[in-house]
Amino acid sequence: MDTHLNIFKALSDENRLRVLLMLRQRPLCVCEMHEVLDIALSTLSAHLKLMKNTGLIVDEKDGRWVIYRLSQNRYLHEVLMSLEKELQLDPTIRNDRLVVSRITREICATKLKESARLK
Amino acid sequence: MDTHLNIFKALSDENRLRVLLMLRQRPLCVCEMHEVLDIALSTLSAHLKLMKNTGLIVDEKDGRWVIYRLSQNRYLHEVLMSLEKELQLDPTIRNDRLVVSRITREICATKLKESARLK
DNA sequence: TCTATATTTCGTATATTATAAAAATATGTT
DNA sequence: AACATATTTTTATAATATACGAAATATAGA
Repeated sequence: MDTHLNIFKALSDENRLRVLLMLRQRPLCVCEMHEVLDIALSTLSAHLKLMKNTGLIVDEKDGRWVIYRLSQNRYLHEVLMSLEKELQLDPTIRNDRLVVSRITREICATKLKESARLK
Repeated sequence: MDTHLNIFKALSDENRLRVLLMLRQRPLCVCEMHEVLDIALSTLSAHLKLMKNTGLIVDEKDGRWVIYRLSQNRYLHEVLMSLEKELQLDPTIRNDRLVVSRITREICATKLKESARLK
């Protein structure tokens, strides 16, 4: 039962839910997800750590980037699929999809660099 | 999106998840649910209040008893149905089902009375 | 009205989780 | 090696969740 509880716990936070739905589109690096969500990098990292620890997502290094993807969990995929159908008209989710389809790691990295320079 | 977040929040606590699956069997009064779950009545009442406030369950008075049932929410029912299939082998859930099929309000009321007498 | 009983509310203790700023780590580049 | 950059960890603080017992409330029946 714990696995299922963890899936629901992950889905009961808006930012984590958005991350999981984004990852259904394609694997993403941290800076891409940061570009979409309006939270601090450290906060995002904590969310990712939580979901990684409970086995919902996996990560893989690619140079300086860390790429996250959904782990292969039948029930998780089932829930996300029906949830995506449910939320297909939700403005936030729709916009997330659009942004994800447009951004690249390189663009996000550049933006991060610029915002760091402003400090 | 909030409705969906609330459903997942409710399902991310073991006791609430058990309550929701029990209510799929039939409407139950508080003392019946208390007989199944191993938590204090006041704790159970708080869980019920939370789920009532977020519109997942509804209550109705019948004399001294308060009867709770699932509210009519298509997505909630959809999730619970697939979840029940997932957890059909889970020992806790199986036992809950068995207990619910055997108890009655009257029996639970008697037990409550007895345990109160012991204090 | 008095009593018994089913449930809720209140007060409180404890534990978990969330957030972000700052520091640390790891990797790529020059 | 020295520097830049992508991410994580640490640290500190605030917020939320869960639990229980005791007291309060509401209803039924004598």
